[in-house]
Amino acid sequence: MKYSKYFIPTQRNSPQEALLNSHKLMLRAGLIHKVSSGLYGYLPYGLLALRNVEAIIRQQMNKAGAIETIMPLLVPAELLQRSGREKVFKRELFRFLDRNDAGLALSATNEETFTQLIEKQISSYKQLPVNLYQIATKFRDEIRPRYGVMRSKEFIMKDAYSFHVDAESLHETYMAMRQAYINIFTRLGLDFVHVAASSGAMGGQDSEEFIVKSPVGEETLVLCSACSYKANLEKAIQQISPPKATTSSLAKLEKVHTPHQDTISKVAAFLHSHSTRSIKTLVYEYEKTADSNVWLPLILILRGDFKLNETKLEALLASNIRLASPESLEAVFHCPKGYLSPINLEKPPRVIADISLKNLSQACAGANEKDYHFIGVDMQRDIALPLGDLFSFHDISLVQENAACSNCSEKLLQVKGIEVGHIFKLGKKYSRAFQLSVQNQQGKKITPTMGCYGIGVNRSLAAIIESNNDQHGIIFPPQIAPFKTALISIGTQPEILQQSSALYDRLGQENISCLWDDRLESPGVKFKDIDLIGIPLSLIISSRLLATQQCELKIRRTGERLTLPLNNISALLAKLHAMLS
RNA sequence: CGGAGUAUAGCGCAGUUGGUAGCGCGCUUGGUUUGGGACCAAGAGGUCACAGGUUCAAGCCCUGUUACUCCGACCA
Repeated sequence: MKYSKYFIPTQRNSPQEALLNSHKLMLRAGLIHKVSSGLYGYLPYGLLALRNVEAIIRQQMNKAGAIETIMPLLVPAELLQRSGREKVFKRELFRFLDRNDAGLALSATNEETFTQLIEKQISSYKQLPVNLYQIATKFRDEIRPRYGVMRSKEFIMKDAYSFHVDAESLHETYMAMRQAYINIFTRLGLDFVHVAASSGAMGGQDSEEFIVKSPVGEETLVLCSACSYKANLEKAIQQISPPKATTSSLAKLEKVHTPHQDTISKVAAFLHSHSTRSIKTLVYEYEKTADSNVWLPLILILRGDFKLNETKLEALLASNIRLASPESLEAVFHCPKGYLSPINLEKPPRVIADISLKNLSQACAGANEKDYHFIGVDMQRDIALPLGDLFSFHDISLVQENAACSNCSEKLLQVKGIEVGHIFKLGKKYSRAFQLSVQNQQGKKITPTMGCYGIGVNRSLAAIIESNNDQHGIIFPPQIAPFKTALISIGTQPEILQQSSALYDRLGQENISCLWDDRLESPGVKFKDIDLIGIPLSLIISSRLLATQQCELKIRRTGERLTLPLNNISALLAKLHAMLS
């Protein structure tokens, strides 16, 4: 491709709106064009990079036995009603009516469409398992789009859906997809980890996230510094550190006056105690049954130095949760926040205690009276026993900073990352909703079980750029680079153009894609632009080099320059092939 | 949806006490250049986000609206 005939609108200044390096560079190097918040178009150069990412995904998916399809981007509301997800997605879905007032949504994910496909097309176990995928645009009315294409309203996802007669078959495909994902992200050149994750809006059981380590990521990973333990922060577990030793030994509860001490740290300081001997009380509400909109109060207690993990709690209850409204708080307690606890309540609601509180004694807790706290609290005696069936212990806390690994007791590290892939065992949630059934070998009808597997395609591209750049611009790994080489002609003399043209043609014959910078620009402009757009290798032709029948090869990543003879083109081409493979 | 900020040429920005719109880069034309964002000359380009108000006079002051960005909640 001749640069002069191509379209790469580069910019010298970073647009003020971009925060991330990848976002700035994608704009500056002319990969993307912002249409509006969360809406980006791909310009020719960016599209080539995107296509290369897609090709790697496609290759590995096909190799793992998945089969490509294309399904509509519009999803009839009827399908979402059948799965019950019309309500789950709430306002995240872009929805509208067609001319006959039939409800439609723009595809945010496609479980329903694929489940319906199987419902209509498959009736025998002989046709299973099947694993279908597509690479398609997804639409989500994000609460807050940000970071360019990292989180946008419209994005490209590879989504796959597999259908199976039993759990073993699902597991086999799940593991094949897991391996395919490892291959894909390795091939993309990303520094990633895969961790157990919570399944979010998709529903289901096992799931693993693929996360690229990056300080700008929105996900938090918990990794053990010694053993192989790793998990998403939302799912991570830790060894509970013992509470701070105490010398007091009250035999029973005692109410003490604690004027204006309405936070854990104030109370602990006031009582010369410690937050690890405090009981933190939070009041939430949870939905009685999914989407019933009937909310029940719920008291959560944690050790003073722990924080609630809402995701763990939601998974535990299998229900939506929200902070209690002032009215429902009033219905349970008759005192201000800061002095609450589940001790001696008249009509206690359900109480869930974090496992950090197990066996805690000599603790302090609110006395349910303004300016008073209890001391000498014993979890078992004062909370667990009196509450009986209303009470239970569960792990509902976030992993603390510097927490110890539950496997090996070594330090857990928290690392930021970008989620680029997610695989799930969905189970029968959708197949039941769609009353999917196939006949098994005995002629009995059974409900297939499902898996689904997603990759953020353009997010992966952004992650690649985020981790492959320097002060001069993008540094594309060869397998992603829109052009493997650039040919920079310096000078306008006929012999320079002639030599450049000959070399350009040879590269074409060798299938080494090349962007020939034939523009009438000064050398500086060409060097800067080629650096900015990140082409891995540059060949330079100038009168100075031609005088000795040589050209120069420059390596973008290292800045290294090699002078090579032009009279041995096959050696030159062999060298390029070697460096690009 | 809560909180914060921004809005002036394609991009980055300045604009004093309210007095008729500027800079750098980019763009166009002509010429000279060609190893790291060249030089000279001449140009083009603006509803100062939008609406209303105050004023003899508003980019600037006041009110409202919109868009964008950031933080939070949410989320493959």
